[in-house]
Amino acid sequence: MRLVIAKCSVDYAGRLSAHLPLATRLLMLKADGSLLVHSDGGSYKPLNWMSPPCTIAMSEPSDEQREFGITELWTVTQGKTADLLIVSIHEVLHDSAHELGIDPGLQKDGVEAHLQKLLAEQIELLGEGHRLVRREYMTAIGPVDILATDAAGRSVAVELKRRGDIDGVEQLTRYLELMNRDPRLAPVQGVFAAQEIKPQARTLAEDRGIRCLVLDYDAMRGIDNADERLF
Amino acid sequence: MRLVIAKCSVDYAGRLSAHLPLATRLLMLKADGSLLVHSDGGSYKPLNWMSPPCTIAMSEPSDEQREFGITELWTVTQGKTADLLIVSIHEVLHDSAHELGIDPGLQKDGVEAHLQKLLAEQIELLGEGHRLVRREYMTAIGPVDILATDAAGRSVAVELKRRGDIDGVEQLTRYLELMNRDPRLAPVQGVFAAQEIKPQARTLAEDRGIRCLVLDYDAMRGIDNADERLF
DNA sequence: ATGTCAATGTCGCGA
DNA sequence: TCGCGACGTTGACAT
Repeated sequence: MRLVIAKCSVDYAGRLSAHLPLATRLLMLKADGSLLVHSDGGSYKPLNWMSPPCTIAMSEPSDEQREFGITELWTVTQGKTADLLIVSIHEVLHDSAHELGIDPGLQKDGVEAHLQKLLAEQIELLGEGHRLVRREYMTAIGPVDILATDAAGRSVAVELKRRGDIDGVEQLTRYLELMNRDPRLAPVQGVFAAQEIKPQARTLAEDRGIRCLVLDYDAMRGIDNADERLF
Repeated sequence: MRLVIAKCSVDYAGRLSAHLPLATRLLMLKADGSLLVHSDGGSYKPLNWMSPPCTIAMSEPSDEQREFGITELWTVTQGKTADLLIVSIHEVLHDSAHELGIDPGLQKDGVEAHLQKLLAEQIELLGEGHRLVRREYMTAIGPVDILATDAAGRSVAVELKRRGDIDGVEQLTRYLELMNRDPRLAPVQGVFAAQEIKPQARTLAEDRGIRCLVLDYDAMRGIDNADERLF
């Protein structure tokens, strides 16, 4: 990845026409050839960009362009759509390149968030006398979905998944290992909760002393709805 | 804007839960307090982010976290939604800060793009014998919407607007001034084309020898549709 | 590869 | 400020 801070103007011609007047911006060149033009505000969306696959050609400006203060021209083209992005650079204030390597990518879950909310509200599904400590209990290696206490006041760490696979058990195992080293929490009981738990995952979990809990999403949602109707 | 290249893991808890395993990434801190986490590929969307308004707290890791290799902790919170983003930094490979100032912002037009496409296809609307040279003809100060030639082979530069205002005439004037200094193009005739041209803009344009052309968008679209039905 | 649908959507408009 | 619709949408999942 190459990072350039430059005074530049930008023109885009494709599905629409767009122009960025002269200003100082960040130009981010990614390894796949894509280019992002970012300002110092707004949301995560760049002011302008070119998505991969695309190719960037850096060229010298014509005498005329040089007269207008342009020192460098970047022409970004996309083969498929014939989109065109032109960056007219007037002054480079910073330029650095960095080796990042491929990214393992984002792990996310949307239903998990709802399940988590529901289970936090219906915490006794874990067993009688259980009480919620907090959701997203943060540890050094990431947030544990739910931290609770059982009837005897012992810590219970819950890992929630839509589909309970071996990965989830491994994840919970790492959390438990870490949390059991914290004298304020130890001993911590693990609960692997999911709508559906694969046999392999169940075997692994139980072998490690982790309790498995199959959640009925619809029933939980139903109770949730009933509550909403009552209050 | 502060740019940090760092080996880090990232956790997000908000509408959903998400986790980024340890890897080298770009952390972009914008002036408004927002944070973007970018990898070296993919589209313009960051791997993870926190939108403004939000506040970033940098803190020292606990002994336990330090044991896991974490050297720095960034905790990003959003007041309104209680979203939480935690960046666990293991190693900083680059760190630089830059003053960008406020950005004048993007100028774009959706209907203009369609008008441009239609006029390029129906170029004789400019007058008999006119031929298209190209759309988005690039100059040092930005792209001219349409460059064409008249029946005598002379250059014609067209500025397109949905609503023809004085701004558009000024813009075209700048293009014409520049293009008329190019011996390959000069002399260049200007045409100010819009669905609707304000009297003030028409007066200014004609005073400068720029021809005004009112476009019937619906009729042009109708011809376009007819073509589509024929072929 | 293609189509459909949700999104931590974001963004811009108008009431 | 809120509601609504478009987006150079992007991204995930199903066919």
